Amino acid sequence: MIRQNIKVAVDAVVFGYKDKSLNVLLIKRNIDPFKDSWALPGGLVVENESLEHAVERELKEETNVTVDYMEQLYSFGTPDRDPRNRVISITYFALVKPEHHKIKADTDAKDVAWFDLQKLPELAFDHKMILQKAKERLQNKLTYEPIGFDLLEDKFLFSDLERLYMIILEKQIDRRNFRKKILSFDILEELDEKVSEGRGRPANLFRFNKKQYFTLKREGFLFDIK
Amino acid sequence: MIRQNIKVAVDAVVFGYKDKSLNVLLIKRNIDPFKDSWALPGGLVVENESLEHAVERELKEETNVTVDYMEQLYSFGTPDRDPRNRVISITYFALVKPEHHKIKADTDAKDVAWFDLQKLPELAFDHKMILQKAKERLQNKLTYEPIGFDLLEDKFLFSDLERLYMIILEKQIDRRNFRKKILSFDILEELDEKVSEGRGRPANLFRFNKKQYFTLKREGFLFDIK
DNA sequence: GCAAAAGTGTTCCATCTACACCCATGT
DNA sequence: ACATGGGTGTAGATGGAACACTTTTGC
Repeated sequence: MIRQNIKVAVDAVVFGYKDKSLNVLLIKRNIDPFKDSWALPGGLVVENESLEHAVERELKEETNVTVDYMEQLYSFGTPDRDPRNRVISITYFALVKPEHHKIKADTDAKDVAWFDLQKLPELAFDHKMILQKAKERLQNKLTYEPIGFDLLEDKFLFSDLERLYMIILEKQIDRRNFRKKILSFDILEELDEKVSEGRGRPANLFRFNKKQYFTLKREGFLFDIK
Repeated sequence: MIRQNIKVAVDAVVFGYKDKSLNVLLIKRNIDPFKDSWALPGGLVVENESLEHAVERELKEETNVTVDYMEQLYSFGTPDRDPRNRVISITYFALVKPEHHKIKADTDAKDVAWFDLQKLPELAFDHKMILQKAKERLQNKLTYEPIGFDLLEDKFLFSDLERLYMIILEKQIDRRNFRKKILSFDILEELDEKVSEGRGRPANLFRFNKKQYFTLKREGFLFDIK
């Protein structure tokens, strides 16, 4: 068997909707290379753990976050992407509801923070590329799966759902058409609760009916937003 | 740094349209484990080569095929997927025009063959899972990118394009609607050549106009087949 | 002349798009 | 009373789905 000394790592791109904008979870590195740079949470896979386990473990260790939704994103393997050794990174794409988690730096990280995607710092390694790939995944996925609901709180405002779509898809959306479309899917419950955000007419709260969604899906229904 | 001894491999799922059906390229393993089983072509990544280079090299070595289209598919990393050591495999999805290549077994492979997807043998390792993932990618991709043309010969029959779509999407397609839709994209040239296949009315040959496709794409045109 | 595959149009329905005014609240 | 965000309907255009007969060849 060929001699080979390649390390295997995992990294996670964790998105969250917070303060009316789309955020990504970053850590401040505590060790060289790229000490003090911001980077995606991640680290080396341990001998006998699955890749998913490695991501979840690193996330928990470095940020104290456990994710609501996760899937594999892409693997990055350019020979010189890490200045120390050859490291290939299998990256994951995750969504969380930021209010559900108290982030906290720990092992290997001297700080953790949510960053508005519009105001990102420089990132370590090739993490900018990874984030770019994740953004594309998010854009695509949003249109054919109801993943928006994994980013919002359980009870949310329609205007937040709409804002989320506009931010991610980077385009204007017609309020009436959007609302009509989403409601026609019949996967939302309109609650008898109103919320006033200080100005304007108080808005109704909605809740995503996951069970209903899976029932409809089994019957052939396709979620699809242009 | 953590001690870690995980090997990194690449495997390729190569599809080709041949004899009016969809085929996948397999090799017969020459070494244990799974000696004499059929498997996807692939092998360990060499220290300083890129992942793409590794796939192309292994494919060339084991099958004598060079691909027309390739993209990364998914990474498989379950701890016990290889009975020898821990091996994670980064898999690739490729499309070729089978008539353009003379397949030939070589290093590590005692045989190479195209297999109709409907008549597959048992596969080594977790390759059945990999193939399943590749099939899903093919199905999705077919609907929003003109990858069908990478599977057909340069000059092809409309009926083959249609058959290809029906095979991959596993459903019937209305001939008239399909033709109308595809032609409306304005990315095919109808040639002044007819081909008779023994029975029935001779059919016109078509050619995919790649340049035209990229021009339209740049202008915002979206390829989309339901 | 018959079997086999190629080629071709129209109608109906569902969905998308564009678009503007009133409502409920806080200050 | 005004500023702010929430909530709602309609008409026209577009695209998708359903559907059957004629044409050209080989045998």
